[in-house]
Amino acid sequence: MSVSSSTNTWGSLQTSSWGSPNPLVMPGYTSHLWAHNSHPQFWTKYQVWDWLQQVMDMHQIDASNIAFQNFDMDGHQLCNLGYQDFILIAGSVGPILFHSITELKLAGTFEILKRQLSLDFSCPFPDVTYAPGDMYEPLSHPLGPVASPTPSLPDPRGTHLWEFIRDILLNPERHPGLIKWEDRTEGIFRFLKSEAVAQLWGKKKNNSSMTYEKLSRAMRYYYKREILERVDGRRLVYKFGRNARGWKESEK
DNA sequence: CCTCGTTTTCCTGCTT
DNA sequence: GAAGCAGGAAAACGAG
Repeated sequence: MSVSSSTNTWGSLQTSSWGSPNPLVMPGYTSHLWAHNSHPQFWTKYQVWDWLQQVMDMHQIDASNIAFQNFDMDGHQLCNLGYQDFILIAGSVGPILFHSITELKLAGTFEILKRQLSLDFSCPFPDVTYAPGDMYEPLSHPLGPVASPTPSLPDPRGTHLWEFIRDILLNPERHPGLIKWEDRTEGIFRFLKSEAVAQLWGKKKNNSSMTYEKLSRAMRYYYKREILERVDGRRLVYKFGRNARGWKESEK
C-alpha cells in the first residue's frame, strides 16, 4: 500500500520513504535505505536526525546513548566530520555512525555520477536501483513468533490517555512496536506507529475516528499540567513529567 | 440537572 | 507536499 505505482524512480520516492513507519531492517541495510535518496551532503538537519534515529533503531541501540544536540548540523557539516569527530561526539556509537555515513556518501556519489552520465550504461544492470517493492513493501517482518498469546496480564490502571500510553510502555509485549522507550530512566519515549496507537486509543474509547492528530492535541494539554514535558526538536517524542506516576522502574 | 475535569473535534499557522 | 507541532476555541462526555 501507499507504494504508488511509481514510474519515477527518484523524485516520488524521496519523501515517502522517510516517514515510513519503523523500518526495522537488519544489518546490511545501510545503503538500502538511503542510497536512492540525495547525497547526504544535501540533507537538512531534520534528515540528519532522522538518519541518526534510524541507525540507532537498526542497531537496537538505546537513543539515550548519544546526544542528538551534538548533531545540530545539516548534511554538509555532517559529511565533513571525520572518524575522530564521530568518536568525539558520539562515543562508542561513533564508529557505527561513521561507517553508515561513509557508505551513504559513496552510494550518493555513485547515484549522482550515474545520473550525470545518465541514461547509458548499455548495461547489465539497467536503471533498476531497487525495485520499489524492495524497500517499500510493508516489511511485514514475522520477526517475533511472540510465543505466548498471553491471555491475561495485570491490566490497565486508569482510564486517562497518559495512563494508557504508560501501560503500553510497561507492557510492550501486548502491543509490540507501537511506542518505545527512548530513555527509560528519564521517562522519554517515542511513538513508532502513531496512527496505530491512535486507533488503539480510539478502540478503548469506542471511537473509531480517533487519529494521531487528535490524540496529540490531548497530549499537548498535558504539558501545562506537567504530566508530560516537552522534548524539543524530535518528532513523536515525549517525556513524562513530575505529575505522571507509575512509570518509573522503581515505583512500579 | 449542574459542575468540573478531561478529551475530542476543528482550525490556523508554523516547522521539519 | 506530507506529517508533526502549537495552542485557541468550543463541544462532548463521564463522574460525582
